[in-house]
Amino acid sequence: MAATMRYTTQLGAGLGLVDETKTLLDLWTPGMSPSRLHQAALESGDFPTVSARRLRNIIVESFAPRYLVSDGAPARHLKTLSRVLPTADLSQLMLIFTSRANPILGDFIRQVYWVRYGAGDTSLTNEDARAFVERAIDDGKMLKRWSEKTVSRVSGYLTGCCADYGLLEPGAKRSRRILPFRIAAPVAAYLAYDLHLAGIGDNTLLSHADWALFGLGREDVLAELKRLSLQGLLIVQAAGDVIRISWTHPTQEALCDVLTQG
DNA sequence: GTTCCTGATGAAGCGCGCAA
DNA sequence: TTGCGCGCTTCATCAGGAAC
Repeated sequence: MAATMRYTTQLGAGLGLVDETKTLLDLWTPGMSPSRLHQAALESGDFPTVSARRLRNIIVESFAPRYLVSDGAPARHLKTLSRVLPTADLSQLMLIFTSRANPILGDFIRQVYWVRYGAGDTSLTNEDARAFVERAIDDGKMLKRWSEKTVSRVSGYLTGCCADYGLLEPGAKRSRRILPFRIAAPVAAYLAYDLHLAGIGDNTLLSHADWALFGLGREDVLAELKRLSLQGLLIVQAAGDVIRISWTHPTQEALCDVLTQG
């Protein structure tokens, strides 16, 4: 699905924004629109160094497309989980939603980051990102051909965003070390239930593109789900190629409640 | 009128070379 | 080795045009 969506420069409105997102989740309440959240953020005084216009950009162009989709379900769940999960786990969840909102990021991670990781490379450069962006332009993924400057900037956004989410070394650099990156158990549980509750069948679920954000193929996902079954979060039965999963929680909210107690 | 998309610009930080 | 200065890169911010 995401692979057929157009690539945009929207990532530039805000990269990982991990801390800003946590603050906005504190301020947001279910049903709150982006404009009301903007007003609440302005009145809170939690963003003393950010102009009103910039705050609007962060909320309307970054926070809302990532977390206020599907009637605000991602924001509701993250708000609950942010009370207990460490920032590293939360940022993995943010990575999933940011990649869905910005398919260019998800595809970069799947097609470049994990390929290089698998090849044993130790670093990734903005030039690697640029090559990916230029290929995408040739493949017609953009509405129109981007200028040289935009290509450069978006290439930096891709590696910078990966750094914010813990896949690459942080800091302002053109070449970044590839960091060890492994899906956290609560994130795997959340993603499995998220895909299941979206109506995706058990077999199809194992091959979903979201798992590839964490470098997981079908067999890796199955192994991950078996680990979750040991924690009682679901029950996996595998017979040959046929997988059957018994889901022990009826809703994502119920799962989040369990994860916050865990 | 509002939202989306893209481009331009400036501040801050980093890295490198060079002189002392 | 250290300190300084310069140039480059990154990111945040803002603005304007296009589309709806």
